Amino acid sequence: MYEEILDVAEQLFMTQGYQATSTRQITQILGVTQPTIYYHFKNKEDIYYQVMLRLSNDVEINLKKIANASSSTLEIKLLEMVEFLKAKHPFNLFVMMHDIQHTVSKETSMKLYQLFLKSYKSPFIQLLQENKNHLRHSVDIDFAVSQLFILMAAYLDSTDRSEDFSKRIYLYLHGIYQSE
Amino acid sequence: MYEEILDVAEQLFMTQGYQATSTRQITQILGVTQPTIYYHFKNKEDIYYQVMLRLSNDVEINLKKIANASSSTLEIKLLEMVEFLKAKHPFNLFVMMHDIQHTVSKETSMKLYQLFLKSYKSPFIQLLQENKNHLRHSVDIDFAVSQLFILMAAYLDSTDRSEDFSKRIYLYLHGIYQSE
DNA sequence: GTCTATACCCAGATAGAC
DNA sequence: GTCTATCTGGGTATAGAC
Repeated sequence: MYEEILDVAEQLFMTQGYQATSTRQITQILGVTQPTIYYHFKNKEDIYYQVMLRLSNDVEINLKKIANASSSTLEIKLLEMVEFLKAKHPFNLFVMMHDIQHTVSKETSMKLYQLFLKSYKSPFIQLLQENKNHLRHSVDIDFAVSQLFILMAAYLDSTDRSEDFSKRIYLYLHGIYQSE
Repeated sequence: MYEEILDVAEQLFMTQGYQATSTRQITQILGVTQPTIYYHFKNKEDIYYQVMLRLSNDVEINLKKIANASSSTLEIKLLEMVEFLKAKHPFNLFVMMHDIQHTVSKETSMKLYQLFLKSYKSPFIQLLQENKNHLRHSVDIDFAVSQLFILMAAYLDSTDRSEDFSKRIYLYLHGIYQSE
């Protein structure tokens, strides 16, 4: 049951966010009663943390695999990495971060942020570092990656499923100004 | 009391978002009981809509004033417009939009979106249109403005007050790629 | 206009039977 | 391990006294 709860919880957290997912909803899908949760987990926050722990491992491995693939341009790799995240997190990342910062305890919040840095952000930083020669000299890579995450967070929002992120990446890479 | 409720509600909605603000909290600050709300407003959604109506008027006027000021570069105007919005909406815009799309009725949601287009987005579109000669020819202005709003939404988040948005604007204008 | 009282619903969590 | 029953507390909203 422990694993089943994590499976269902992951699915719900990743589509609805933390706050919008109730323990009753999780157990209802599994056909058990709500207090069952509390035999296996300390509380709702505990479930969330265990879900994120499982997920981030998977995310880190796959992002690095894409980033290290040869025979592909920076632009295409970025696109593939974003599409992978969209499959794993088909909802608004900002809502998730807001949820996290305002509803879970400070300790959990900090541990989740460390997970994020290691599994989500660092593969992108590594990728840009390896393509430094294609970038403007003045570009701060860490800052540039944070900007990419901002754009992604909006893309991952389930509300505009149809949108093609390649246009956003292109604008991100080239800006709007006349280069000259 | 009608106006007092709107004043307090605006303050709370703009800092906490719609869902996180309760009718109890609004009336508590005013020193009246919670049902008082329902003499003046149909429901919570009604308050929100009236707040947005007042706000958007003010926003539209001020954004256009900045955009039409002479003797200033595009970059500086953008920065000033964003700073103005930050003063009015000192919280995460994405959370607001998510709240709106998932908690208010479809009709209110649509009316609020029309308000957003007219008062928030169109001043930026107008500004870019007037500076078309400085932009790459292939840039889709409407798309570019939506990208700017995504970046802004993150900036407006109260969590990173310290961040300087001028660096984000610069990256937005010039991209990360070597122009070469 | 504002109050008290209350209805209803939905959370997360605990006690104790089985 | 899972159940029933229940506690606590939050929310929006309504009825009816004053």
